Amino acid sequence: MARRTAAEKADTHAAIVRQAAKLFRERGSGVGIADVMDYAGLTHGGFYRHFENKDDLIVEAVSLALHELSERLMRAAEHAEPGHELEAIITAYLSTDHLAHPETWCAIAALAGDLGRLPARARKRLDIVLAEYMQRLIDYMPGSTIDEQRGNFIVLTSGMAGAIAMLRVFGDKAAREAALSNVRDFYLKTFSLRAID
Amino acid sequence: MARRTAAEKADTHAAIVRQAAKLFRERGSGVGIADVMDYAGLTHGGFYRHFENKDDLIVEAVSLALHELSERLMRAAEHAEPGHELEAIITAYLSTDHLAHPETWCAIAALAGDLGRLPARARKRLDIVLAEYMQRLIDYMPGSTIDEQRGNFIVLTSGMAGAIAMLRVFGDKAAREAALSNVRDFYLKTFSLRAID
DNA sequence: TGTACATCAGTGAACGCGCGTTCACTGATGTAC
DNA sequence: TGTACATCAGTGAACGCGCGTTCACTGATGTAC
Repeated sequence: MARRTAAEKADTHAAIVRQAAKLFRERGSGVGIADVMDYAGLTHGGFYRHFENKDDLIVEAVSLALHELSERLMRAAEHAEPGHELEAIITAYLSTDHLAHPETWCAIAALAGDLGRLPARARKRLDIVLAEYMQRLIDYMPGSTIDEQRGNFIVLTSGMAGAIAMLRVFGDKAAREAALSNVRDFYLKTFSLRAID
Repeated sequence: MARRTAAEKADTHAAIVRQAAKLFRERGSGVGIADVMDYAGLTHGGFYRHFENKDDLIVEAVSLALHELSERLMRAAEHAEPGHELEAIITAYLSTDHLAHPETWCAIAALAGDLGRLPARARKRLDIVLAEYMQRLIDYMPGSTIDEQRGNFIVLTSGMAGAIAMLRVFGDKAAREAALSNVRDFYLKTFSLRAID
């Protein structure tokens, strides 16, 4: 137990961010640093060899979560039949699995409230994270100009995240599922099914 | 300083809930009981004469916040020209003032993430609070059946709350305003402007 | 290629602080007669 | 209507606990020669 190689440090760093991304989405950004480090198989004292402070970790965790989410959504799109890519994205995002498993899905749905209360410095970094997330999905958005696609991305992303966040409040499982199906139909109808098919 | 009349107790209770509704929306439900009591002009020790626990206060605070929000939105609708009620509601909700002042606006936009992580007991009570909120606004929702109106209420409420929550993350004020205007146009076009006018 | 030394990843104790909740106490209010 | 007593709203100290952050220490790694 002493100094590690650069490669080992990078692995440790990645493990901390991975556990943070999971725990923050599951329980909110109030989860303690000691808890995150414990899940990563470390003691809390070493945290500051990797991050300036907790907000720094939150930003990195959200970045990882949105990278993995965009990969998951792009994979869904690529497996869809041509012309049905956005439909596949909406169906994947507005799923029962997403509702029930915040820890592996959208960080915006799970954490938007917390993120909006972060200091300006952290929010500035999140701007970039969100812009990168948009960049990876923008080609799947409807619209004849890039501005139109951007506009649709913002409406779709914020609207679907809000739906997941609000439906998670519902105590009754049947009501939650019925509402999810209703919301999914709306976004499919409004954004995806442009032509008859 | 001793026992208070029933009317005084009710006033105190209301003051605590009012300050909690403000502070939770402003800073998240992590705000401490001592802080809330302090803002209400009391010491923290008396808290448990009014509430079973903190979750109890959160539920009451959200209930008050959504009551006041529905009143504000209904007032906007009533001041609109006939046929433009929903337009007035959407325009009021998706406003710069709402973006900048979480403490006086929508508890769903500010706290949905936190509320979804509350224990089942509290979420069950929030179901009722949300149902009451919906009841007060349902008549303004488009749809030819009550189920259609309910569906539109859920899509509109969760979508607009998600937009406010996500745009609050944006560090750049100009980007935030541009996105807000874009989102507002979408909801107006999709839900409100049914006929040419 | 080998040696000498500076660097630093991770440990575990400690910092000051705030958290939700409990409790003995006070004295005015509410109630039973 | 007046009296005796039980109730309880609010106070302030205390409970155990966890928080983010700092720090002296360790010993293997990285680096300069």
